[in-house]
Amino acid sequence: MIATKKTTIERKPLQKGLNSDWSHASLYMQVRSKILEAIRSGEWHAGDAIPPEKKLCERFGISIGTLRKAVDELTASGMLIRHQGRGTFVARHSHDRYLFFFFHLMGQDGHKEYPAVEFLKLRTTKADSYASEALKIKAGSPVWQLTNRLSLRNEVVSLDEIYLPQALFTDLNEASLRVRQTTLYQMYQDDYGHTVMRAEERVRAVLANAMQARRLKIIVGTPLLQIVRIAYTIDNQPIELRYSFAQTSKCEYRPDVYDRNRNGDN
Amino acid sequence: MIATKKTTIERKPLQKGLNSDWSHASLYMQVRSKILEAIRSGEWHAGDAIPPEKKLCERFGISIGTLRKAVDELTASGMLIRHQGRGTFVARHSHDRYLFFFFHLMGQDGHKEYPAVEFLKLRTTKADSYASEALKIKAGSPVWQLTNRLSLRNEVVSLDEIYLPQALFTDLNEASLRVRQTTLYQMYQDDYGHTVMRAEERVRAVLANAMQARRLKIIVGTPLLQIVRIAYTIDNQPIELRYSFAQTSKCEYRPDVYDRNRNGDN
DNA sequence: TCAACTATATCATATATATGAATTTTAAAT
DNA sequence: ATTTAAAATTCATATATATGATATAGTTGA
Repeated sequence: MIATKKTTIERKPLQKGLNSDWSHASLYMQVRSKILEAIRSGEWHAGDAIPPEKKLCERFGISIGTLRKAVDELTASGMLIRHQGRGTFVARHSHDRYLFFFFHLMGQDGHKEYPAVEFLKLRTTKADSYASEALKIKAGSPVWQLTNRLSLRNEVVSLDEIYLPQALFTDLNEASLRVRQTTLYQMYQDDYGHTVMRAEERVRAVLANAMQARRLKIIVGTPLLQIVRIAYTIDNQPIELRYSFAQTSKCEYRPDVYDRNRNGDN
Repeated sequence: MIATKKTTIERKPLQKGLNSDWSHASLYMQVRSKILEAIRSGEWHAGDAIPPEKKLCERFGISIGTLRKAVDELTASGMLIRHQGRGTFVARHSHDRYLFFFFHLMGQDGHKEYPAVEFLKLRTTKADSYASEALKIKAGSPVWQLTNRLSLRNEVVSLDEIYLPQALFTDLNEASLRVRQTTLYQMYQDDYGHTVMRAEERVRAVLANAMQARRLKIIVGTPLLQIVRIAYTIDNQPIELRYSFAQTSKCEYRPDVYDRNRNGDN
């Protein structure tokens, strides 16, 4: 005896964890927001496993398909990382992650590797008009100015000037910057609780000035790539303004982080 | 009388349109390949609507969920475009698409617009070693060299030198290049049947040489952005090598085509 | 003829369920 | 104590189905 057609059964319209005040966003979008909220609020920390799918479905009062669609997108955007059999984890900064998402300089051969970072200088200054606009702070607000020198395979390739609002990085100091083994973004995350999620970059060609020439060990007037980056946290708050001056006779800038136009196929 | 549990019903393991010779790829991946194949083979042309979901499910012998996952990915990668209520279409080149996917120069204010293109020159030459490697043709093969000048808001911003294998663009001629109203990629598609699907770019800073200075109306030694682009067809065949020399005192290069790290939310 | 309404086609969202794969945990055997 | 085997957990894939949203085509009525 086989069920022939299955009469329509009343579906439960629960959505326990979701506001019925939904501003016309679909269920899975609301779930996506809720997950982000839980991460932002600190309920789930970077590196942590979030509850299993089943639990999340109960919590939000939705089916697994809907949860999956939400998590799919958060995974695609790099916010979550899934491991079959283990669980789903909040993304965490690492050398690899930095390379993949934020570091776009590589050797002539196209090989990507984490650069050797040499601390040069840390000083206090006031945000100029561009910095204040970029970091969304008041002009003249105190900011750290951190200068690093980057090398790939023992060749100096870039000079980085990094501006950080002092309000968000209160106890920054030379000593820790000098000895640090992690990426700066790991430090932002671990020591200050600020997780960089995305960055905007704009690129120009400029001529090396005296200071740059000295630090990059090149002559004044050498053409340099100027990369201006603004990094944003998960809350979409700008947290870092960075100028990179890259010597592209020894490296190249490749923006195509991951091939969005590839399909694994063929 | 309500069905209590629904006894397990035999599921049909058809997969009519799919090889049982599946080399361990999941169903939806096989479907994705089949769709790409149909596009590549010319069964579905750029701009065409592909068959509705229902028909595709029948054709491939799969359920709608599986089809959807395949189409989702092809849509995300820009290969297909879905319109609720109308159908799913094979992507087609347009000014908008070009702007979105391939044109990364914009004005100081970050505003993106299609540039005014001025045809300068077309000549025949032989592929040098780099060009032959990039275009996967024999060194010395005949290639077209096309030179264009690009302007944004009446300011010259870039000089483009484009190399095309003559084997793939047999009857290219000045007349048509001069009067063309479409993007070059539309022309490749409509007149030659080559659809550009993705491109790799690498960026360097260089100094303007005499020829570049004259054509860009600047002085020799001005720093320029050199963007080397290799464009690939849907078959993953390199089809165009392009050098862009951009004057970034009047524009800027912004690689973040679309914000992969954004989630609509917040 | 043209506007308004209706029906249909098509994609979008959501639920329910089953099975498989990868990993970790637990239990048993040596 | 260590290794091995079994079980449980968790994500991955796939099917079936229902309903909603949007666009187009067709029909009707003035």
